[in-house]
Amino acid sequence: MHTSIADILKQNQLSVTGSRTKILELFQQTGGALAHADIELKTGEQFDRVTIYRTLQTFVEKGIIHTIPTADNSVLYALCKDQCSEGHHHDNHIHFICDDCGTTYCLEQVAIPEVRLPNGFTKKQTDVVVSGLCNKCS
Amino acid sequence: MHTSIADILKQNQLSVTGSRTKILELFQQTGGALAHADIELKTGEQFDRVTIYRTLQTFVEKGIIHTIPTADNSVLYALCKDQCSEGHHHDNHIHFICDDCGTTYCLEQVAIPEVRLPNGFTKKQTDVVVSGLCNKCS
DNA sequence: AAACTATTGCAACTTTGTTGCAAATATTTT
DNA sequence: AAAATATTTGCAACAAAGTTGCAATAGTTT
Repeated sequence: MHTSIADILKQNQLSVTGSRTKILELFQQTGGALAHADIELKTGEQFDRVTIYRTLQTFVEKGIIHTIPTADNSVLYALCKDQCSEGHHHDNHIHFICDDCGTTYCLEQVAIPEVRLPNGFTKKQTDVVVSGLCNKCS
Repeated sequence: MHTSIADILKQNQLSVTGSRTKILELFQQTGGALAHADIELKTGEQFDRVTIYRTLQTFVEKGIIHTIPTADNSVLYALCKDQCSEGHHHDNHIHFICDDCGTTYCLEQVAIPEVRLPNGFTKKQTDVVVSGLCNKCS
């Protein structure tokens, strides 16, 4: 079964527009995570800054991409790969940022470890970000 | 053994100035994490914005405070509590952000879990941020 | 307390992100 | 496939966040 970019957009009740198609395409090609600035550059400043912001926002709301908290607090986005039938995402992977090349990976193979909180604390979401050297830079 | 704020600064080869003393004091009083804006407000705009930025930067470099990656990518700072003799910090705790009151806690009791990376990846640092309800809000 | 060093505040600027609104584009209906 | 409707885009203007150079000030050393 082949799901085109247009299909993904339609499945999420979004109009198929130039910017959305291009940006989604970019995420698929890149594999890794992208910052707003990356997208601006790689689309050749073809779209307005505001459009990119709004597109990313929409994609996050629809669960097509997710944000990654980073140590230096820059905002990164990456495709949500594990979507269940209703289109909800169930991210259960850790993120890895290479100190050398700066690439951010979603390590789908590595599950988020269980964390035991003190009494009175309720867990809703756990984010794990590991930094170091990736398999290309070590 | 009593370590005053001035002592901490001197131990880190920093001049004892009004802003540094006040900001460090604020961290000690607060316990939790602070954003740049919090500090600006709570010091009553007594110091220039730039001074606060530079003070925070200096404190991070010296290992007096550390940054906390957050899900919404706002920059938070908190005291490093575990300092070894040379003043290096060895943070091995997770961070917790309350979805209700917004407070960020350093849960010193909860160790960072071990994460096994795929071949070729080298781990240097692990950041864990859990969100949910804190003991006051649940 | 003089000489020296480090820090601060100001001004100006860059980068990042937001909002309202009219024009343009996509989708739906006929 | 053209008209009607709904959605999205780009522009402009703005707000917030962060940076840099430099002269004035405050802290440290001798």
